[in-house]
Amino acid sequence: MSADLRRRAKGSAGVESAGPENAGTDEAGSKSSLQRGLAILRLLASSNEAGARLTDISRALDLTPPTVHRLLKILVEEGMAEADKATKRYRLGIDLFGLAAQAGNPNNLRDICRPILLRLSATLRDTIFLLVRSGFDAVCLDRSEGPFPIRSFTGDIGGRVTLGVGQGSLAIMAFLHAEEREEVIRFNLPRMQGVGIIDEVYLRTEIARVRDFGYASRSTGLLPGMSGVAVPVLDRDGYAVAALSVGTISERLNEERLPVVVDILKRESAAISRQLNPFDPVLRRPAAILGGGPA
Amino acid sequence: MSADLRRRAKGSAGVESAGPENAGTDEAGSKSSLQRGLAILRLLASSNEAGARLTDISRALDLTPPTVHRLLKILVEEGMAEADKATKRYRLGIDLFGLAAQAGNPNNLRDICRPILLRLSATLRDTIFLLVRSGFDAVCLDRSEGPFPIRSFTGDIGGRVTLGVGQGSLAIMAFLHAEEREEVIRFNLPRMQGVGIIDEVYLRTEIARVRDFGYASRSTGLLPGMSGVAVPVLDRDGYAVAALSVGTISERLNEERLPVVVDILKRESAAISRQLNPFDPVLRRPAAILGGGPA
DNA sequence: CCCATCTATTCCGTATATCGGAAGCTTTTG
DNA sequence: CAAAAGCTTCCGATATACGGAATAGATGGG
Repeated sequence: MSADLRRRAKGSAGVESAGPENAGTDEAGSKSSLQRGLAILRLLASSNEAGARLTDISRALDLTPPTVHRLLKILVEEGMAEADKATKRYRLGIDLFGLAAQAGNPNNLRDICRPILLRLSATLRDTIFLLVRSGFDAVCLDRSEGPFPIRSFTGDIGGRVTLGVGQGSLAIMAFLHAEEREEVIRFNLPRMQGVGIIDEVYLRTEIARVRDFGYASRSTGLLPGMSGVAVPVLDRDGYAVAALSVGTISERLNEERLPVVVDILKRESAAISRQLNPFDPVLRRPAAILGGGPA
Repeated sequence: MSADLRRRAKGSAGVESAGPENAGTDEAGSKSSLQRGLAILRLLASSNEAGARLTDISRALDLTPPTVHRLLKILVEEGMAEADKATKRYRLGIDLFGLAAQAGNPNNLRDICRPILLRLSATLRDTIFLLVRSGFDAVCLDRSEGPFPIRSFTGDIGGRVTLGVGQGSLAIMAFLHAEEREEVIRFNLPRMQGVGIIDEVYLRTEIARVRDFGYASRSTGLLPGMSGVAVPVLDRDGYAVAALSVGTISERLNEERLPVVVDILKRESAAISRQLNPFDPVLRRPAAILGGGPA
């Protein structure tokens, strides 16, 4: 259902990657065993919750059963995968979970934003998303469901959207460095076919609008009847590091409520920015006032 | 600070592992490149948020720089690590995040419990933990901070505690299959030195008490002034699949509030159990009532 | 109940992918 | 500006990972 959101873009600009002048090799031949192992993990992640069997993996990744068996053994030993002895099925291991808690969390953004997301979803009674940029995509770092009314079960944590599609990623895009934004537009325009935006002029108009008003809100949602509003979270230099996004049914974002929501979002976004001190990593850590683990 | 909670037990009973009659080999010599790659990921996870440099990793894992370089390159290409070109430091990649969203999530436990955790932390105004068993440890699957008063910053998501230490893991332990519990006790007693429990008799008494009353609450917390209450989350057969745990300052768990908290926890735990249908995986998925991604 | 089929696991020779020394290159430090 | 430390590339030796084949185990059908 939401598996399509999880696909990742090939490149990874702004962070690293082999660079544009790729070595030109591979694209099929000679994978390292590390790559194979990671491929297995990804496959396990995308397979249903019952898990995948050895042969399934073998076939899907075009590896021989002995190879898969050996790799899986290592993954299990390392805690990255779990084998259900009864059903002979493999799932992702809990240790991955521990890894990821630390992952993709520059500036402790997630920790900082968590209480804010909670507050927002409680106040607005809608689902709130925290998105960050990752290459040419936006990634959902966290989300907080509203207390009742509407819940959306897509856009899971870790899910990816093409940067420029959807309000959150649009808000990020609008507040990137100019050159970066150009790069993203160039790369992403072809990827946006079939999701509403095919027109560069339109996209640029939208971006300008978002920059002017400080928020993104377009009624042409990805899904009929659904709408969203999003504001960027800016660093000290005024560039986007993330976006706060509200997803709800269109009726709930009418012209009288919209400005209120935007106002609240902007206030919270500013609060986050204030906690993002790019110069002192130490201060960024929320102080451990009182210890106490899972009691 | 909480890095010690992240260490994992050697074995992984109940799930898999090479079994007790281990091949007897290794334990230092000859690591596969997959293992090395995963070791790097773990190191990145445990290094501070600034990230680790190539040489740091090289030294820490006793690998030559060229090796680390090559592995890191692969990890970056695969999205499991990110290289900050400016500072020459490596961090965990966001893709890991996407993986883990699916990991260690049997029965969608986390999705099911998320709203309940939120409700609990809002109601009780304390921090709520969701713990599951992983081998001889309990792992923190999710947590939800209370709105104000006290927040504990240890016991992070993904953190591990020895099964039997702390109320949450005690609640799980008390409701395991008898043989499994024995195995856990045997394995964990030596590991419990210095965290309060050194006496098998005392531990067994505690477990019996928890079974009788249906909740765990011991004032001898890991940290002075802190206390916790926990109830198990049971499957259809009455065995523990998880625990709900409240961590707070001792004053807030006095004899008049404790029963109230326990009551609420039990109710929510029962609600979770009801959603755990081991026979129909399809029904377990929360239905996507309305779509709508990060808008 | 036994046989046929599919899957998981072990074994082992081969070949390839991995390793690490050495050297070039870049960045930081004094 | 020189020196040191760190990062990256190259390449030959070898350890390691691969996959075919055969075994053991599970599943299902006749």
